Parts: sequence; structure tokens; C-alpha cells
Amino acid sequence: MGSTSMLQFQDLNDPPAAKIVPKIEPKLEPLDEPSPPTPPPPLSTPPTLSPFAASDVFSEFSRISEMFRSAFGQCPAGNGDGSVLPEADPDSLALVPVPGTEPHLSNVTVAGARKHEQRSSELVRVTDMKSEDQQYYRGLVRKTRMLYDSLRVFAVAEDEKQKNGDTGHLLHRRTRADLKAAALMRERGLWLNRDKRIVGDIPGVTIGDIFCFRMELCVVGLHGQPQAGIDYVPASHSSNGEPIATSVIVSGGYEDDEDSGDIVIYTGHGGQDKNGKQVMHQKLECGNLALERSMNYGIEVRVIRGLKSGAAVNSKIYVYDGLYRVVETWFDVGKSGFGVFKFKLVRIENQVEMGSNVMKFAYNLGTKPLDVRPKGYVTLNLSKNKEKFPVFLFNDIDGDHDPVHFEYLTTTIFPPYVSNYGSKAGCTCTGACFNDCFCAMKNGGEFAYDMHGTLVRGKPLIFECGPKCGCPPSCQNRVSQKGLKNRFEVFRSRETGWGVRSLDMIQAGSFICEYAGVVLTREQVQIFTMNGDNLIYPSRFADRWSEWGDLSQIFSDYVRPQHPTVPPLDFAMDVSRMRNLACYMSHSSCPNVLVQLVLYDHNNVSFPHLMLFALEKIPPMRELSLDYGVADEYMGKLAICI
DNA sequence: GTGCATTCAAACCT
DNA sequence: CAGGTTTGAATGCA
Repeated sequence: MGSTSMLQFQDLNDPPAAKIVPKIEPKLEPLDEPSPPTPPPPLSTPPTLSPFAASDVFSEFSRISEMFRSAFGQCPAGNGDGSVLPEADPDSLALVPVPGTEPHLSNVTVAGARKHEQRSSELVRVTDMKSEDQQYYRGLVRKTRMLYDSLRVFAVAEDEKQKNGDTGHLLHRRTRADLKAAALMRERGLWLNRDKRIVGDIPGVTIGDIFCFRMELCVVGLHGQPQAGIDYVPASHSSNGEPIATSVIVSGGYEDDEDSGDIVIYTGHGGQDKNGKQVMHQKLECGNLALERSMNYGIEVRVIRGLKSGAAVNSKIYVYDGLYRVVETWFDVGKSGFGVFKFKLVRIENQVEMGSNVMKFAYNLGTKPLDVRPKGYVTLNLSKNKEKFPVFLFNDIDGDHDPVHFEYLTTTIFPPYVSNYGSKAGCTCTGACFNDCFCAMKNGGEFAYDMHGTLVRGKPLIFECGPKCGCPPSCQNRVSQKGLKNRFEVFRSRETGWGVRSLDMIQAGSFICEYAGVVLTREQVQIFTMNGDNLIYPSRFADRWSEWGDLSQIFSDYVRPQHPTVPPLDFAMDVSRMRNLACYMSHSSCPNVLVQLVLYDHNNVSFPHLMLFALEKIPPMRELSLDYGVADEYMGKLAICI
């Protein structure tokens, strides 16, 4: 290895890269027909399943839980108590045979896909993506990440159920939900980009996308190492016998790093002890050599930044910041006194702004908005202190101040007859509610939210505890009734008119806000309709709740929640005089926000609250979007409040 | 193919 | 709460 002349400067203009990195047309698969490039996941529940009787619902959750426990409970089984599952065989996940299918048949197909396939070493760069390709891959990545998040949240909720009833402490060390979710997906071949080693951007992953766990980066193929900072194609597998780096994590794990955004002095790996102290000289091998070779050939490297963040559950998040080039490398004496390799990475121009910069910008906006953007604010308090968090109104492109003229509503106003209808009963819990309390039973014997207030999975209707209940406001089953949890901004945009974005990162499954308005009777609707628009018809919202927490790709016999049956929503909401921030959200057929129906202050299932939750992790300053349930081409006419 | 060392995690413990 | 400890999973390499 010593023969490598490592300090040779690269010729960025020299195109040997083309030899090493064959360009492929993104014609990875014809996209006209929806034929996915990755093996299509085993499709979900066959429609032959009999519809739920209400009484089944109560057993449904425990059944799903049981599937989950079985899937997770493959520890060192078979040692002493060989009684359980015959062998740590993930195929046994198909615990309940799908009706109408031969169990053997399904086992065979899954078993074939199950074998841990090695990551391919074929190096490619994806270029010339057409916009329909981009949409396709964006959707694929979004769906994959949603499944990962759903699984993770579900696993966390499962874990919390294992608590000791007396002490409230976990009976065992917390299971790593991030790892479980990734493992379940890998067993089913649901990881992306395993068949090619991609140099450059990953289709469907955009700059600014946020990931909360290293395994999540592995799942989408952005960075394939669960811990290591440098990902590369090994020398043994590359076409010319040289390793090539594809991505690095800049996370502060090496004391000699210097990160100034567009330019990063990245320290090579190696020479550290178990506690991360530099105790030896580094060598030009493995990832270090790969980075040097990438420099030599002018091959771009993906950079993902690990940031400390109070907003994240576990205080660290990863942001995709785009492509950099290694322009220089040298051997240096680090702070420890030991030799380290250093790589100067320079961000390639003409990419959209770095996600980590946007995050810093948003953070500063939250603390000192006028210092960051002296002009453009119409008000810093659109809700006039009715919300616990500020709602900015920002317009720097025209003179429209319209939203400031409406009375701000924090919750929907129902007519009196709505709350006079139906049962008045609530639970009688005096402390925390448990899964057997009255309100939990109304939800099928579970709570819809985990301990952090995250929606575990979408349902036709959720019953939160309410004023009739004995439990305190801190009850786990009170989430959407407590108002905003983030700082938001209503902003003017040339593309979408008014839009809404958050100054904070929003976790997938977290509550955003209510879609608030004044509920109208039919007679009132007719009068209003004569006068024109500004009416919202809740029945038109697409049922996006069904996508959140849908585990049918994981459990072949997963049954989507179908209880309770909600009659078609037969009311309209007037947002012509009183409204909240929700009605400024834009429409998208690939939305990042879902509508979940919730009852808490009354029990009339015909008039639920429309509660909005995040369908995915939403980075700060990214526009929120809802599926209003109409075709895109009509939105221009039907959009509300533009 | 197998075992093993390496690795800019993540959660828990002190 | 900073720093140590434990459990971990993918990968490249011998």
C-alpha cells in the first residue's frame, strides 16, 4: 500500500471518473407503468378478510401486539426453553396464515428474499432524472421512511407496555426501536438502493432531509454504516482495485475536525481507543484511502451532518447537506499529538441551501426574528396570544396582509345541539389512565398516542379523554386538545399563495394543530354557498390517516384499523371570519400532514375535530401540505384562502 | 464462506 | 451533566 503517492493533487478537469463511475440513465425502470425498481413489497391484506365486528376490535390490538412481540422476541431462543418458535426464523412472522393462501407458498417467497443480501459494489451515478422519475423516487423514499418511523413508534409503544405496573419502570433495558425497525424492514427486502452503490445524490432524498437515527440512513441507502463515519466501496470489490468513498458523516466525533459549512476539514478514521481518544497514528487505509482515491478521481461525496438538537427525541439528528468534493488531503499532527489524516471537503456549487444552515436560520428566527429578518413581518403573534406558541405572519413579496384581519380560533366551534347528542360518560380514572380504562376501551383497548404524545397509527376516529373524565390534563390520552407544540409561520409564497411552515423540526406522528372553523348547519351552508366560498367540507379530505402506522408491508395479515365506523361527515366549516393557521396550508397529492378525526369534548361521532398530525419528519422552514382530496389541476380554483 | 476487528451510536448508568 | 459503560449492527478484510 505504501506505493500510493497520496499527496498527488487531483485534476478536477480530468475525467477519469467517467471510467470508474459509469453513468446510468435513470431509466432504472420504466416508470410509465408503476413498476417499482425495488422488488415490490409483499402486498398487504387480501380483500377477502371479513369486515370487523365491533367486538373484534378489542382483540385486534392485542393480536397485533402479539405479532410484534413474536417478531421482536427472537433473542437467543431455543437454548433452554425450546418450546416457543422452532428456530429464530423470521418467516414465522407470518404467524397467522393469510386466508386463501398456502402457508408454504408464502414462506417460500419470503424466505428467498430474506437472505441478507450483500450490498452491491456496482458503482453508479444517477443523472438526468426526469421530473416524473424524481416524483416517483421521492414517493418511494417517503413511503420507506414513513414505514420506518411507524415501526419505530410502534416498537417504542410496545416497549412502554412492558413496564412494571407498580414502579412504572421498565422491566428490562429499553429495546432499540431504531434497530428493530431497520431489521424488520431488512428482512423483507425493504431497504433502498442495495443493488447499486450510488455516487452523488440518492434519488428521492433531497438536501435538508432530516434523519433521527443512523440506521435510517442505512435504510434509504444514504450512508450504509451504522457507526462508521466514512462509507466506501472496498478495494476488493471495485473495478480497478481501489476503494472509493461515497459518503461521510460530519458529527464531531473527531477532535481535529473543523466545520465551517461549505468547507470541512474532515479527519480520517482510526487511531482512537474505545472512548474516542486519539491514542495512535492513523494509517492511509480503508476509508481514509477511499477518500484520498475519491479526491484523485474528483468523485463527489455525500455529506451528512450530525447535529445536537433539543428538538430530537435523543438529542442528535442527521441532516443531508448535499455533495462535496475532496480537494486536498494531508497528514497532520492532531491535538492529541498523534498523526491524523485530514481531508478538505468543499461543497459543490449550485446546490440548494444546506439543511443545517436552514436549521440554524430557523433557530435564530425563533429567538430573535427581527434581527434575522428585519423586514417582512406583518405580525409576530397572529393568534394574539391565544396559542401557547407564537404564530408569525410573514410576507416579503407583496402587500397582502389579509390573514391578520381574521379572528383567530384555537379550536372548532360546534353548534350547541352537537354536544347535546350522544353519551356524556367519561372515564373515572383519578391518576394516569391505563389501557383498561373506559376511554382506552373506546379506542379498542389502547391509546392512540405513546408516552411522548406521538400518534402510533392513524384511525378512523380517536377518543381522547375530556372534561367528563377524571384524569388530569397530563393524561397520555390528551394530545390534540392541548394546542400547538411548535412555533409556526404563515408566509406568502409566489407558488402557493399563503403557506405554513414550522420553525422547529416536527417529528413524524406529532400533533401539529387543529383545522379550526365554525361548524355550519345545512341551512347555513346553503346561505353561505350563495355568497361564495370559504367553506371547508371535511368529508373531502383524503384519508391519509390510513398511511400512518400501516404495517401491512411488515405483517402480511395486518388488518387496518376500521373501528369505529364514522358516518360520512355531513357538515361544513366556515372559515370566512374566524380561522386558525391550518386553513393557510397548501394542497399536495404527496402531503406531509394528515387529518385525524378526534373526539374529546363531546361524543357526537358525526362532528369530530379535524386534527392535523405530521406524516413524516418535517424539517424547519419546509412548507406543510395537506391532501384536500381534489385533483391538483383543480386546486387553483378550489384552494381556500388564497 | 467465516470470524473478527473496526466504527463520527444510542441508551443507560454513575 | 459529562463521562463512562453496555449493547449493538453492518461491513470490509484477513
